[in-house]
Amino acid sequence: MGVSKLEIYPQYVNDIAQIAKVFSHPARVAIMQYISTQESCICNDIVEEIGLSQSTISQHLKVINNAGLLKGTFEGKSVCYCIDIERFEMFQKIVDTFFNRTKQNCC
Amino acid sequence: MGVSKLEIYPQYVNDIAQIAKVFSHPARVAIMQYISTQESCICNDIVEEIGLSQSTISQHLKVINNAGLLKGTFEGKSVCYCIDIERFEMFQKIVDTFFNRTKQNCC
DNA sequence: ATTTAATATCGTAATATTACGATATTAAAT
DNA sequence: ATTTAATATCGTAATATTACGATATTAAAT
Repeated sequence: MGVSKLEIYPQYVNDIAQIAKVFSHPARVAIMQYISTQESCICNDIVEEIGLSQSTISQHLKVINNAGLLKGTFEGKSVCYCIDIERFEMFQKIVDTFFNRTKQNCC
Repeated sequence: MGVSKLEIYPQYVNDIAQIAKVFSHPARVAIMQYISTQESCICNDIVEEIGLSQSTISQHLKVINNAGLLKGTFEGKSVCYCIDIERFEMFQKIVDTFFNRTKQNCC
């Protein structure tokens, strides 16, 4: 069918899958990485840095943003994107807990 | 186009995306989780546990296996799957390093 | 008010993913 | 040798993702 059956999994399993999905495309990994190296970040810089079209970058930024990982402020004509560190750390903790729990139980 | 342009990213960026992809589907998260709770694991149990068809589970197991996360031994008619803990810990380390590096640099 | 630059959105084509039933394969049990 | 049970693979339909060009939107600069 092509649709994931989300309703058959416990919440925390879906949470982990959703977090992983954000980082499952190299463009999004690269964007996160790049934003983190900037004082503050302007989308146009990202386009040049990554090498995809402006509209594609904008789409990827939307996915990252929808996951709650960005804080954007408008500075003049351009948007300054920043990583929402608290949210990012929350993701790290959830992922790390999953790894540790799985490791621990394992045969 | 629909194809990710893998050649424009550094290796480690593609690595992280590929690791994340394994966990980007809840079925695969649930399978890893479930395998970890068993002494050793038989696919048929997984089918009953997760609630997808046998062929779908088999497909997801293949994805997990292709990532190098499983060690399988044949026990009679059934396959006993085990998590390759060393590989799993390697993934954990790579992911954790990404989180930490990104956090550290950030504005 | 008009222009300009940055970013978002729309429409669309190409490809990937998910799911399942049907069938193939495999090895033990009879 | 045949049956049985477990798992893998094939074929296919439905949907999601990726990418891009064209266009819309927005706010500052003129």
